[in-house]
Amino acid sequence: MNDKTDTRQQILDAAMDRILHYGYGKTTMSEIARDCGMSAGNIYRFFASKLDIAEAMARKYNMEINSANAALVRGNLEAPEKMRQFHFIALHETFAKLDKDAKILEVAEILARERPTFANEELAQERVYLVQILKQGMKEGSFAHMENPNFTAEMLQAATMKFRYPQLWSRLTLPELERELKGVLDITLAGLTVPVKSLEKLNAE
Amino acid sequence: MNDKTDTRQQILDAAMDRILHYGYGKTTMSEIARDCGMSAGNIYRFFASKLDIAEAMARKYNMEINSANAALVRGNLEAPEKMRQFHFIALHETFAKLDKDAKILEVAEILARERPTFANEELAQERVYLVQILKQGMKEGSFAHMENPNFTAEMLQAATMKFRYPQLWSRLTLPELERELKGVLDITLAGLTVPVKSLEKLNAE
DNA sequence: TCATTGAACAATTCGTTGATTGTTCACGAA
DNA sequence: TTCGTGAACAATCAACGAATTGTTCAATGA
Repeated sequence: MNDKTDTRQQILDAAMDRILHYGYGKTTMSEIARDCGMSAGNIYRFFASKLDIAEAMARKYNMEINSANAALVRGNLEAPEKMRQFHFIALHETFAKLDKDAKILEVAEILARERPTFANEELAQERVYLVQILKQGMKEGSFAHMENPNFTAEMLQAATMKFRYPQLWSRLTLPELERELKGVLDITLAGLTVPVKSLEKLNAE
Repeated sequence: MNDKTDTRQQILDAAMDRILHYGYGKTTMSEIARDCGMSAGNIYRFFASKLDIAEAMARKYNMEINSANAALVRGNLEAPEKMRQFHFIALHETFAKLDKDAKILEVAEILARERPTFANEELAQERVYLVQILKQGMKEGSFAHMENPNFTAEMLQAATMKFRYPQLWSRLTLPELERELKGVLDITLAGLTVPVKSLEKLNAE
């Protein structure tokens, strides 16, 4: 059993080495196999397809961000500040990563196209942290009551879509993105301080 | 002079007919020219390139939306309601259009790729209307004071990016998009009722 | 002078062919 | 059984000449 996960890990490591160096398209299964001293066919006993290797690779990257997020959520900042840092960390992390190696961007692009559900998993994971921050904010009074924090988290993600894989759908520089993200957060965080009821009253008046 | 604009219009009409029927890629300059009873070379006295024809086509489409927006802004709804309708109209308009003819989506994709500044022009135009709505809201008291309504408009656009050319970067259905847009608007419109100062206080407390 | 053409040029696309690569699977070794 | 191989197959990619198409421009006629 441990043997099996070891081999799997070995394949993943070899694949990541190559992909980060030569890119996903220019890395072949037989090359990965050769690096591991096995045949290409044998890889398929550990990964169903080449795409699954890319997915595992992306998962590994996300785990780093997730543990950073977990630490942030655990910390003792106030909820609005946590929310800000959360989004800025995400922006900086992905921007730096994708800016440094164009290879990772290639993987991100392919995954977004071929595995649309994978991105949803990521978002769902991220929402776990967002919900915790929202709940903290409600408890400490910095956010108004909301019936469904998970829904609110989804909406926050929708509003900050533009900053998720920035170089995939905009050609803004990091400072430009930071300025916009700050602006969007200013408005949305302000919105979270307003109780829904009072908003409905406002619209109905 | 009128002669010149007439010919230009004739070319554009012929081009749109063909592009809507066969798509941008499958429409050739000489076909357009033949439809107008002229040579391909002559088109270049009216359009600098084939891309410029696509741009003119997109501009024509946008004019329709713009006049709808102008009418909305002119109307006598309250600002928050105008803001909601503004975004929903944009969503419905582009969704319906791009959903009906895949040909228009092709043009949108090409334009987004080859003419990134064109999209910015569109956004700037849209902001003119957003600013008017924001100012109305400030006057009638439904929005808090803001020093720079144009900046706020930019941020609103950033937060609603996801809903602009929906089928270009998400595969959500219209009901799903509507649900999300409503949620995002609920939060951002609530945010606009909060004065910036009180927000700063909130964060500093 | 001005509008228009059509031949010429350059860039892009297309279609075909051969090679590469992802994936499967019957078989063998430990 | 479990782990692995390597040949076989199908899908994809690369290459490259041919054809198409976007664009320019000297020549023509109004």
